[in-house]
Amino acid sequence: MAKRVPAPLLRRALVAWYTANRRDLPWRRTSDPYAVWVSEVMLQQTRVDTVIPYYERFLERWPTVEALADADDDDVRAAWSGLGYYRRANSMLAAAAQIVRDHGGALPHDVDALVKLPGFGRYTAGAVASIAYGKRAPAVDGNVQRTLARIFGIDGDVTSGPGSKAVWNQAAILANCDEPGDLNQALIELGALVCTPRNPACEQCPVRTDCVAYAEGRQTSIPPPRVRAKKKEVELTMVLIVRHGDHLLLERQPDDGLFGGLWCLPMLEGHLDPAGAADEALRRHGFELDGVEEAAELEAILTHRRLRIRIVRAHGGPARASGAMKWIALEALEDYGIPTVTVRALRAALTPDERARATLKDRRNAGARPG
DNA sequence: AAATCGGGGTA
DNA sequence: TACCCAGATTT
Repeated sequence: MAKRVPAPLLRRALVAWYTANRRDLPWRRTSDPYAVWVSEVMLQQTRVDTVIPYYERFLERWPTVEALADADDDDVRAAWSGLGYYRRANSMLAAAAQIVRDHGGALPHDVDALVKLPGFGRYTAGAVASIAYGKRAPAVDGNVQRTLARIFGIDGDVTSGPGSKAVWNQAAILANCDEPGDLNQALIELGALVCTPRNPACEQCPVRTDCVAYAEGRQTSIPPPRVRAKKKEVELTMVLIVRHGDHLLLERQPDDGLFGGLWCLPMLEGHLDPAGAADEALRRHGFELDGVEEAAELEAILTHRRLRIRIVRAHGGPARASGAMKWIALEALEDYGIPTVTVRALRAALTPDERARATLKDRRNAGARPG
């Protein structure tokens, strides 16, 4: 067994390492609680390198809670476009309004008040409280979970139940110190740079002599890999209609659920042939299609689904777009929140001329084969 | 406790 | 291909 060192020594080693090795990230150049909040939400289940450009654009455009509370929802969703987990953007809008209304425009200092805000869970509340306000609150993300499980030799599942409780308890002990923000970020940074999931760089670790997993050679079995449900295969058909050569019919998704609040091509269940698409569009959306032809196919992989998508191009649609439907100019697409899969569908199915005019923001992945 | 919600990097 | 990423929310 590794010898259990007193918490103060462990803290000192962690913070010293962090001070010497911390990356220079945009949100570490400020102590503005609002900026910390934005970064923490964007970083939920999202890699640092992905977040950086989104974070910088977001803070430049909405530099304060008040600015965000006054923002147009579609503008914020457009700024979030491509980042994924769009509920985060909707929650931030709701939380900003709540902070202005109930807290005078300043984020609350206490974890108990923070967790009441939309989009704040235990982690985000603890991160903001400790980093922005110096509160002695733990903040356990995936990095901390893994790192503490290894240091303390916490066996079994640590994502829930007793394993999770044990991790949070140790995190709370460590964060009960004079520099909880640095301590929490030290654990996070150690997990991101050294105590990585597959091949941890134990020789670089400042606390390896205090680590149960290292002492017992169990770095790769603690924590155990998570078993994930198999992806559900879903077939769907997207309908592309361009009117007057430059206006596209899009449909806003309900706020809850997949792509909540974002604008997508009208979607139909199943891989429909031209006749089937015409029938289903009338049944589901109440408008008629003619001249339906297959335009492209593509595949999109989400966390729990594999989407097999057929894109058909047609004429028709509603005489007047109403409700969730809207005709949007190709040149105005950048003003709307559009999920990556819809952007990919448009890239694949628009004509080269239309594609040149469409203001589609860059995504990393754009692989699709013409149908 | 389990399912759902994006998208992409990495081995 | 499989896993994971500075998680939150609903069922």
